Amino acid sequence: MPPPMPTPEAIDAQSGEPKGVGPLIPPLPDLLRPLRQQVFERVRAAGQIARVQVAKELGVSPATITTLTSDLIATGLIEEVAAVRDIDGARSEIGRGRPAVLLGVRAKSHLVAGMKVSDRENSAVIVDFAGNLIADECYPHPLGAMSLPELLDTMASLLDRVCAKAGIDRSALTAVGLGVPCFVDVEQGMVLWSSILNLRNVPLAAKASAHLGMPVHIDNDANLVALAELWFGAGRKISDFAVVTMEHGVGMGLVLGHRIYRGTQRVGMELGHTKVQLDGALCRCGQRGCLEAYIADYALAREATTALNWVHKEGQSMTVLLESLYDQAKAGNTIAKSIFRRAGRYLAVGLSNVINLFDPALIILSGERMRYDYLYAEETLAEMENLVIATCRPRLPIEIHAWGDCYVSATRGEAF
Amino acid sequence: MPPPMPTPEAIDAQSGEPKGVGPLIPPLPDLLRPLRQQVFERVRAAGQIARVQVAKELGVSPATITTLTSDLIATGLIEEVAAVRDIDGARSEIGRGRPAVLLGVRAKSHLVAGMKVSDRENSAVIVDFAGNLIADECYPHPLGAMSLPELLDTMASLLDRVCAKAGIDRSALTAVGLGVPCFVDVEQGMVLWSSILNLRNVPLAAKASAHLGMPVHIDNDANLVALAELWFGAGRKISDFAVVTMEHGVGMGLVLGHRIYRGTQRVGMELGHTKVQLDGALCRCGQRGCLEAYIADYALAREATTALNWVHKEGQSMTVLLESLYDQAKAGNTIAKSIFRRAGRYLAVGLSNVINLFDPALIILSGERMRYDYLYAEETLAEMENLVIATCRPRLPIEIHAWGDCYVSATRGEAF
DNA sequence: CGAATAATTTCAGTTGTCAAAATAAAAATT
DNA sequence: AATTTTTATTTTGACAACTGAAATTATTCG
Repeated sequence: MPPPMPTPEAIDAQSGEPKGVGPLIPPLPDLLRPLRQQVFERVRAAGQIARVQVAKELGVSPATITTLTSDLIATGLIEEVAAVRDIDGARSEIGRGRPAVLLGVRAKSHLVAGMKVSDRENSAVIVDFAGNLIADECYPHPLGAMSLPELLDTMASLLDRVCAKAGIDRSALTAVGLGVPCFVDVEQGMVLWSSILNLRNVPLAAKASAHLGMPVHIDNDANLVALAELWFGAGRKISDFAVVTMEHGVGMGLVLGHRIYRGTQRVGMELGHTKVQLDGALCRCGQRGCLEAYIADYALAREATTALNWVHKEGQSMTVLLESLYDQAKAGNTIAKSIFRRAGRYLAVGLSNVINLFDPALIILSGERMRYDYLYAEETLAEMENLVIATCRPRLPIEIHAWGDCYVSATRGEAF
Repeated sequence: MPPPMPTPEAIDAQSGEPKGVGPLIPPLPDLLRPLRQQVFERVRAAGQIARVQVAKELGVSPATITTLTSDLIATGLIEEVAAVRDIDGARSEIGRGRPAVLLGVRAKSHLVAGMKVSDRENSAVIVDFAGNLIADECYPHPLGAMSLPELLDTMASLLDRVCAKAGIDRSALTAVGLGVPCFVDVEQGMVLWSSILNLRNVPLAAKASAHLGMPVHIDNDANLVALAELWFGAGRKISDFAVVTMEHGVGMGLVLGHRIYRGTQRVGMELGHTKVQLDGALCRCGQRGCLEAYIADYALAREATTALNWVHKEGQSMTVLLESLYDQAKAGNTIAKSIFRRAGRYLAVGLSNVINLFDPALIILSGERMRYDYLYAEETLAEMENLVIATCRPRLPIEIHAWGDCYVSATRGEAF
């Protein structure tokens, strides 16, 4: 049953009348997830789990679980799995009474593809319903900004390549998730602006759905990394954490209360454009003092040209310049080192602000540029530590993931 | 029924086994608010509302509403109110059929007090269950940091004074909410550190409950302003907004998804200690470059002593110094103006970071120091505007509330 | 004074959930 | 091997929350 229409103007008594108090919570927050779905999510989260266990964790009676699971089994979403304990040899924790029969999601019931198109490389994965990786594929991104048809073709061929690798037909897929850099309106499926597209406000989800012949979800890549962590990684047990990606720019995905927070504009957080210096360095966004203007690759590059006395050569890519700078720093070049050092210090400021404002339980650093380990040298982290106001809190854990992009934008449990 | 114990280690299959995917959402998020409570909240939110309307907004059948409301009426929480339309003369929107009978909360069923003890003044209000102000009281705060017994006595006398003003006995109150500056752990009712208390880690809620003989909720004052806005003010229709308070320090209350966000440490956000300048001015927290070190009164004061060539006189309060500085600025003193100007610019940086990181729908500026209007001069706001990354978004509304502290920490609908 | 209209209530039926009992499948004990 | 104990799952009957449809009530309109 669809949630009923809200009545936004519930309160407009005649002037002077009391108008009530309390937050105006929208009618039905999606939170009345039916128990059926909660059971499924529990099974998926656990991988393998007995009915009793589900009952205990959900706080409902086993009788209910019996009903619901038999329903889910009938639908084909989950199945009883033979306990693999004997194979494992350990035979751990075998109790006395009737052994529990484990439930698991029926992995083969759905296959989804996750793809990412950045300005450096294209990558894709295929995973089954249980989150097992079936195949992945990754190759350099051919050109910079593309037209929409070019992007669609890129996606199609990327999809075909990964399907070929998995040995399946494209039609075997239930849905596709796509990550793109920069501004995305997820609800609308619109790309507001992206470095890989040469035009703005593209309804990419719809276009891609039509072109690929299956539902396509799009999202910002930082959010997708956050989502991946939420689903598969360090964030599963944590309700509030931040993912910072450093690639061509600096992005952030935020998980608050076990779900992605997107802000009012639904467009994502702009860590890269928080200001770390009044009247500071010029950013490509046109403003001054943005974090990005100190740590993004173009920022490093422009100092590198000075430091290395580099003469700009046509066709010489920025990557080569940065690699060279990195090598120099490794080799002990003081100036090169100071470039990374300064970038690291500003990164520390940016991150400390995130911590002071959000107080997350964890920060995950990710993205291609994380290979410049100067950015997260011990001294940088220590500096950040010092910039965070101390409230007798334990040291905030920071994880570094240089992930090879093998993340997924799995259809978000919307099988219901 | 209490929510069942979670099983944190639900997934620990033998090594190599699939461990499941998906966020590990804690067992029962409190979100299964019983429909009964939702009905009550709806009535409270609307002030006056007909049963049909409630049914429509909640998406349930009118039959259900009949049952639930008659229950709530029996309990004395709500009541049928005579339509006041005729008195109003307007007789607006009278339809054809049987006229709806309006429901409202029974204002007299509970009275609560909200109190605030800051390092400048003590204030208190008494409101009824419907949020109507019954009485308020406000007087200067006698001394700086106090001992716990002193604070408890202060609270007691403050409470008695406001009760006297309302003409009621203390026993008529159902509960008390108390706002204190600085670090508070709300769940535990602990004051971790506060400028008004001369010791740390005080279980103030428990102590005050015992001393006053009724339940006492404590919270950070910035959060309380946020809560007040959420309940009575601009925030009622908005799911995500920030409240920035400027008093002795700089605080922030954050509302995300219609509820106060407190971060992992449950201790609140530290806007005042976000860094706006690498290696910047010294803050009283011992770090450098904190926003507070540029805009808090002690920051203004230390520049003022230089600018006004002020010789520190014993017993001369900082307030007088700041007032003098303000007067000078008003009178056209360039140096005095530049002090406020600089503070305003740094405030702009700090706020722009909040916007870039949170993307709230609204920012509310509040607190005593907001009377220094240089801090929010048009040029400051314009500057902040420029520091926010432009994503074709409409100009973010900023409201200035110099509120005379008449806010409430009403017991949060926990009458159930 | 009906007729029309709309809010509310009544009532019978459906659904989701639970407690308790029954059943099932082992391990431990005799 | 038979019996007892233990634990997991299913069955069963009961109950409470909702709902749809019909009945009831209070108004306005003609």
